[in-house]
Amino acid sequence: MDVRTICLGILSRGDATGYEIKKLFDDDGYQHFVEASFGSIYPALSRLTQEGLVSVRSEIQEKRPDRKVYSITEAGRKAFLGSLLKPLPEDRHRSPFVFAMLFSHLIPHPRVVEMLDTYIEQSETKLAQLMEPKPQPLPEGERFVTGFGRAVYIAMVNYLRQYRAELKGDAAEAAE
Amino acid sequence: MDVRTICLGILSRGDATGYEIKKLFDDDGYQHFVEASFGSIYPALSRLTQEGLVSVRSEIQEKRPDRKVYSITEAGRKAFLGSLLKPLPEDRHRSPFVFAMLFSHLIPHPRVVEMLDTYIEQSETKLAQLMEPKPQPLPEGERFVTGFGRAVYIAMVNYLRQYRAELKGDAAEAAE
DNA sequence: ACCCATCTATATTGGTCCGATATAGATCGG
DNA sequence: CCGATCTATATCGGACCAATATAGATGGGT
Repeated sequence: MDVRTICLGILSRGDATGYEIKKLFDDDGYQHFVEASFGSIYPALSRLTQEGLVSVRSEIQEKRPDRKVYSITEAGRKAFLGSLLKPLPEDRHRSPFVFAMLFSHLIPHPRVVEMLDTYIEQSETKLAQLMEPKPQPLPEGERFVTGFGRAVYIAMVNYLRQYRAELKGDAAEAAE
Repeated sequence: MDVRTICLGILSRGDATGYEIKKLFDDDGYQHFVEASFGSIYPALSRLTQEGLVSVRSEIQEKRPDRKVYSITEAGRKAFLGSLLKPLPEDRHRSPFVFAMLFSHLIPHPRVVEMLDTYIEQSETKLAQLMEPKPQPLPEGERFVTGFGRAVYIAMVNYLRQYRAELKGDAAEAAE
């Protein structure tokens, strides 16, 4: 799912600036499955504008650079729908933490514990965000995605906490 | 975690060609958390060689292009260890499926069902691979990662199957 | 016995995307 | 009142991927 399609999707829910598009995914709990950087969003919006899939209006502000508000066009909606009907690219999950843990036998024990604790904390933060009550009624799509995220992060946190607890046991035994 | 570090990590377990490095992650059940393409692996290996972090020997084969077998050097091991001690980059999980489901209200119902079924099947395949018995004894790192993968995919499949079942109910009711 | 598909193996290229950085006024808590 | 953070847009180098090219080996099917 390229950044162009992501932008079209968000704009299909309402007008937004490039900044707002980024923020939506950073703050709204979907960032665990979709993200994009400014360095890809701004060029994508320019190209979409050239192609007529979105339109821009510059809200001129005094003493501020113009706010460029993007709207999706009819052609844009069709293009977005089209890409939802095509076979979807596969998920891609890259986890430096998991990769590093493959080599835990090479890493000093305190550092392994630190890595685990850091990752557990990050995961718990994300889970807490996903558990926040959402404004009702929630659109069906968001209900599904929130539930999915919760299920995945709960499983992750459970496994990590259990592993961490066993590690603690090991350390205590070693210290005796 | 950049491709250079990934290559160093794999080579720390034993010599390999670029092709074998790619295959290790495609086949061995870790591809759900780490992957890299040929287009990044081969350049990475060249650069690592230039920098003296790995060495190459060309096994000359009759009637075949040379097999370039890479070995990690002492400097390479140190560099790898160093990158495991630095703060790890955050996970990145991009799921076109999850993104598409956010817009399920725009998508014809049969297509939503198809998307779900495809994703469920893919997830079950990956889970089945993770459930395969591994050769014992398993290094601690791999034991952790396999367990982690299993926990995550089991949670995913459970949630997806339940959601799919509810959907089936909806369809039946609608058909009445 | 033969053919086709798949596998092993290396490599390149175009294009996408990210991370860092630059700029600059607004807003807000201490 | 000052520094930190926020809003907002933009660019650039570099990392990375998908597709493609090449070419001999291997193995299953008929």
